[in-house]
Amino acid sequence: RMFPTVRVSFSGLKADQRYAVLLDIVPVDNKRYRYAYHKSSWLVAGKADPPPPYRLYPHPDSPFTGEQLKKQVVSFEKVKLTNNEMDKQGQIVLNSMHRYQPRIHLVCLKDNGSCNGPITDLESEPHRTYIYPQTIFTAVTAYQNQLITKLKIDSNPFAKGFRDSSRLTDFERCKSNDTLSAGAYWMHTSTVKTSSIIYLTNANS
Amino acid sequence: RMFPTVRVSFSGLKADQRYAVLLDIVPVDNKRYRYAYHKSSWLVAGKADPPPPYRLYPHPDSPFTGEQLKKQVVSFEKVKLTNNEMDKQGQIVLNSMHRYQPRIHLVCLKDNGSCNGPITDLESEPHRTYIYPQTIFTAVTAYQNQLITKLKIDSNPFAKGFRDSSRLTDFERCKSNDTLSAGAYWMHTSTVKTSSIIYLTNANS
DNA sequence: CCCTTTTCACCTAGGTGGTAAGAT
DNA sequence: ATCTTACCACCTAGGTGAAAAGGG
Repeated sequence: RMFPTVRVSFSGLKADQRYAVLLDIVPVDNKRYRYAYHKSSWLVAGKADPPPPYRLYPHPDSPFTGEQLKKQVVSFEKVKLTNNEMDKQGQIVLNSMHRYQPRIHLVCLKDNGSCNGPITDLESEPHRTYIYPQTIFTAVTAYQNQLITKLKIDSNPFAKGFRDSSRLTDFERCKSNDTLSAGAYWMHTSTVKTSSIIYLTNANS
Repeated sequence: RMFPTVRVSFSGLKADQRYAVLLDIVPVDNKRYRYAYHKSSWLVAGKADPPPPYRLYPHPDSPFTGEQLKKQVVSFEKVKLTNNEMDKQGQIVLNSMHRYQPRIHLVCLKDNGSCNGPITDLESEPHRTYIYPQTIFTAVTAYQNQLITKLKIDSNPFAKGFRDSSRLTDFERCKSNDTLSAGAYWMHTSTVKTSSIIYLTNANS
């Protein structure tokens, strides 16, 4: 699961219009990275590996009315990441050790009628795309940064079992430092979890 | 949750047509029932209580293509029942001690385009309704029949904690008796579980 | 040496009927 | 006497990072 969760709120929409909200993740550059332990920093390690299949993730509660989007925050807490190119569960497939930018798409749906259909090609729909550079992260299969691990243990309810008071102190110290911009993703066999901090942001139409 | 689960398969559909599959539950008669313990049987106990709000439950994977419906069984394992008229979670609301008939609706969707919309009024859509009288049941808040309890304990994975070998013997004995037609539903605070046996059935278009 | 996969204990979240207490 | 509710122990299902094992 992607964590911290991508959360977006909207304003300035038409109340009766129906909208789809989608998330995708695109490469930031054409590079592969490696982690230099002795320097505690990321280094470029050559050209990017061949890109895995592209997946566009519609929010499970989509479509929304403009009315709904005014009131509620759209939270992508259930989106899952994987490094398994053969994934058949609709997870977003990424290359480990590459940098990524999540994007949010707001699509204006045509009819208020009763017909349905998944959105496969964004470019053929009237839409707007919102990008928040502070959500850029590096995909990994094991955390390279103890502060990331601490952040996730202390803020993800499923990791409660690993919390302890010594850790909490360290985390509280780093929490006020704002960004932890060296984000990282852990790719489990077929799961991945995010770890750059993602703020609640506004997308004015 | 409704258990045993309503499961339907379809044949004879147009592969490219898109369909919605929905479930609702309607009263069988205008009566209220009571259970006479000393007779171990149901008696009419007057006119039906005022009906609670009507709810139409779309299958969560709906809409389907005709193609999909040919291949897979449509299973309503997640539908929930309640006796709470104020329910806000979209559960189907029933009166306890009344008899009910589940129904399956197959709606032909108009466009293959990309617009969306929940079906609120069945009668305004081209559809067919399928009814299986063997799925009629009585809604209850506590089981009146030990065979029903045993059936559910032995066949619902969540009740595994109540299984024991003495019960198993009794259940195996009754299992071959086919129908247990005196179905019953247990209404928990905001949950309900079914208990008439529902067979996998075919709805030829 | 660096990265990935597997397995594990420990959690969250929520579906079971039993049981006792409450309501009519 | 009959039905309903609240709470409980016991399950399923699956999300956590740690640690060890595997791979190039």
